[in-house]
Amino acid sequence: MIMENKELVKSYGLKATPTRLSVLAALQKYSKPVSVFDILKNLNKNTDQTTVYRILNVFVEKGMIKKIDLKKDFSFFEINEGKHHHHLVCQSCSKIKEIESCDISAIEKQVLKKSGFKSIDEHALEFYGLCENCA
Amino acid sequence: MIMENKELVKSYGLKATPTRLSVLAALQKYSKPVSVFDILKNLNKNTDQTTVYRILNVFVEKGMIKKIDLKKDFSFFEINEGKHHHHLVCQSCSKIKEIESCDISAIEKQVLKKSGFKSIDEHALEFYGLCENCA
DNA sequence: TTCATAAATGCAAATGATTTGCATTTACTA
DNA sequence: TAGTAAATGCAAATCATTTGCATTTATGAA
Repeated sequence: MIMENKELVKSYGLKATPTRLSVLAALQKYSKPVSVFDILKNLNKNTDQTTVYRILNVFVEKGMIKKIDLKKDFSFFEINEGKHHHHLVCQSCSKIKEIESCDISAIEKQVLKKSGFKSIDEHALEFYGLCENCA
Repeated sequence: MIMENKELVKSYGLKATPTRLSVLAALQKYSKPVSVFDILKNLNKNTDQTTVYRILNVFVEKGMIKKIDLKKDFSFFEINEGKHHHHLVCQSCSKIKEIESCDISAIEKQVLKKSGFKSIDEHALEFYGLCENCA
């Protein structure tokens, strides 16, 4: 695992530093959108959060991870598995559930047609509700 | 128009101050999601932006307007027409187009069923692409 | 119309997430 | 194993948004 991640990071043209490997491991461990704060909990106490921000930004640029907006005043990040998916967020406890079986490509095509836009390259679809534990 | 807005604001239990009426008029004029800066451009120079933030927040609380997240580092606001709709945003010039004919209630129902959540009360769906003018 | 009062405003300062500058350290390749 | 570009830590800057507080104002009752 450690070895594979090291090669993975280098394959993107990035130096495989210990902090980068730890950030990657944390993202893999959660396999859900996590905050910078969540990631910091998994790192050495002496790691500066500036460094984590920089690592996340470079990972996003390289396409290794995705930045997610969830109506909070901070960002979330998750491993880019390649599989497109959406999220369901509990408005009470903030629990995040991944939604895989949700295809809006037909809708997107229809929207593109009616809009007059040249292209639609991306979309964001998030659901907000109450989970099982939050009545 | 001025008179109607005055009554409208008062009907929400709010004082119909000149600044509130101007903010409302600006939101009506654009009839698209606008930023605090867009609104400020339409106000007297002596109006403080703190006041605008406070007005927008109270309008959102009362349900007169909606706050919209569009992957920018600031928020957008638009009049709440009652009609649910989505947005299509140009990634080059930031032009925003309203999408009315887009129903995902069937998808939402399906997501709710599979998720185990108690309820889904809200969703955010935004498309990002390139408009006619931005090749 | 006038008054009392709660609500609204302006200004300054605080907040909180995120970014930047810069000196120092480190991973990597030749 | 050394040289070098890239990465890190720390402090300070940004930028949108909020808060505290003293002052002003809209509104409804007398």
